[in-house]
Amino acid sequence: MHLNNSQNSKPMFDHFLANKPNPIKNNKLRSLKTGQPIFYEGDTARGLYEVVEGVVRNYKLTADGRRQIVSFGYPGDIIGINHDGCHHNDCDAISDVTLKAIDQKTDTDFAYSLIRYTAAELTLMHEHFLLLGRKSAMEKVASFLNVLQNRIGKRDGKSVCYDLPMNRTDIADYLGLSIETVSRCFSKLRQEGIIGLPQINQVCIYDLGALQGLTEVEH
Amino acid sequence: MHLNNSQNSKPMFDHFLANKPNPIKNNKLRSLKTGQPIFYEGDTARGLYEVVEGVVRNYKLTADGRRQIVSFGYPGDIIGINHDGCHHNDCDAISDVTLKAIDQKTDTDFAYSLIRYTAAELTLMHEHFLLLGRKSAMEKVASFLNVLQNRIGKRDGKSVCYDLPMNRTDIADYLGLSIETVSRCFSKLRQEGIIGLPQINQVCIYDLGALQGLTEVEH
DNA sequence: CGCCTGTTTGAGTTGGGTCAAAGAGAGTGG
DNA sequence: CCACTCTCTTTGACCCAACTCAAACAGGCG
Repeated sequence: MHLNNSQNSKPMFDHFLANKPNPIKNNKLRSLKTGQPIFYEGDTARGLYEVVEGVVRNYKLTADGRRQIVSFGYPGDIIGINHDGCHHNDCDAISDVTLKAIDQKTDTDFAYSLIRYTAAELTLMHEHFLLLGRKSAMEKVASFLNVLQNRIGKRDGKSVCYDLPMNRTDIADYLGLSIETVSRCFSKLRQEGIIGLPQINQVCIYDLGALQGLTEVEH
Repeated sequence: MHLNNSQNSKPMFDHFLANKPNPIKNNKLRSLKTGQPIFYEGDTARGLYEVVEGVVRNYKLTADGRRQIVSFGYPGDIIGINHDGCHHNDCDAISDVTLKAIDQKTDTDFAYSLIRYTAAELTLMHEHFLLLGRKSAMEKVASFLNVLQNRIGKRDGKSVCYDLPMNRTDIADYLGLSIETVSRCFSKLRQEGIIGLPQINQVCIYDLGALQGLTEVEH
């Protein structure tokens, strides 16, 4: 799901996404601290960014404050994609983040890799629809831990470990659950010896097979 | 959300999506009857199609048969978009359907309109995430009726009317609800005089303001 | 140490699911 | 034309997974 950035630069174009000048120089890095906003719904889009370091969250809010996180952006992910020059969701940093402005060159190869990237994003979203609409709380949490494991897990002896940059509220708002339910699922998985939580934001999967068995239980 | 198809044709390319030869001649029309499958998850992708007439459903299945419809494809929508040459969801016709094979030409303008199309699709999906993860049954149904009204509603005096090509099961699987809950919400809206159901698959919205007020109720 | 923020656990409630049965069309065929 | 069947929808009764509310716990920090 990483953008295959081709190297040759040509005259700028911006008419295919935002049609506003990009105030950030090409390939310029932008650093943000934990919690800083990156853009808001309704903002004029000022080009695309690649997450180089850290993690961001993209989310939608209702008028009364309910929140749905639509995706977490890890290094390699592109943020700011839009079709009409303005953003349709809020985005902020959930850890210290470095972004790289993406050169929107008139390069056909670039356009194709961007198509492939957004198409891959659509595929992931279809999977997440199934999770939100049709999975139980435990299936949601197990699926979440398994997807992260695939993406950022590091083998550590017999187990697979990784950091959770997001807190329980973020996880709940990503999975369409309450924080209490997320916490209860974590506790249950820990009690059954399937995972361990050596630190509050660190996961070790001891029994990957069992975890994957829980991502889609026969009804 | 319609693809702005540009006219000038150039040598074929297919490396940006499916990398298999397209067996359908360019712009050839393909007709399908209600219920016919268009493609399955795992199938080799054979290019893109535009829905010209009728409605299709794109959906994911779990091993035990739970289903989540990820989108309905109306005329103007593109189906078959993928990033790796194979399909990641099932697709079939829910009415008699005509498809048009899309010429995958090396046209930069085409690539950009495809980017804009998929970006718009992402935006719609973000909205649907909020619906699936954070809305009540009544909010889901009201939002669904309102979105359709925007897209295919026809003004009829004081009310807005349209046909529902999908049955209650399809609606339920799109909104992450049971058919009984969908039916109960329809009945409630009817009893309150907000909508009418002159035929089983025809909706008339009598009080659009009230309906829109229900799409996101204060908690 | 005390405070603050985030997490876990417990208790009670409820929205929406399941199961069951009735109703409503749309075919079909005698 | 009507009886019968089949499928889809509606309605009712009941139940449970996940929510809310509340309180305890844990770690980090000034």
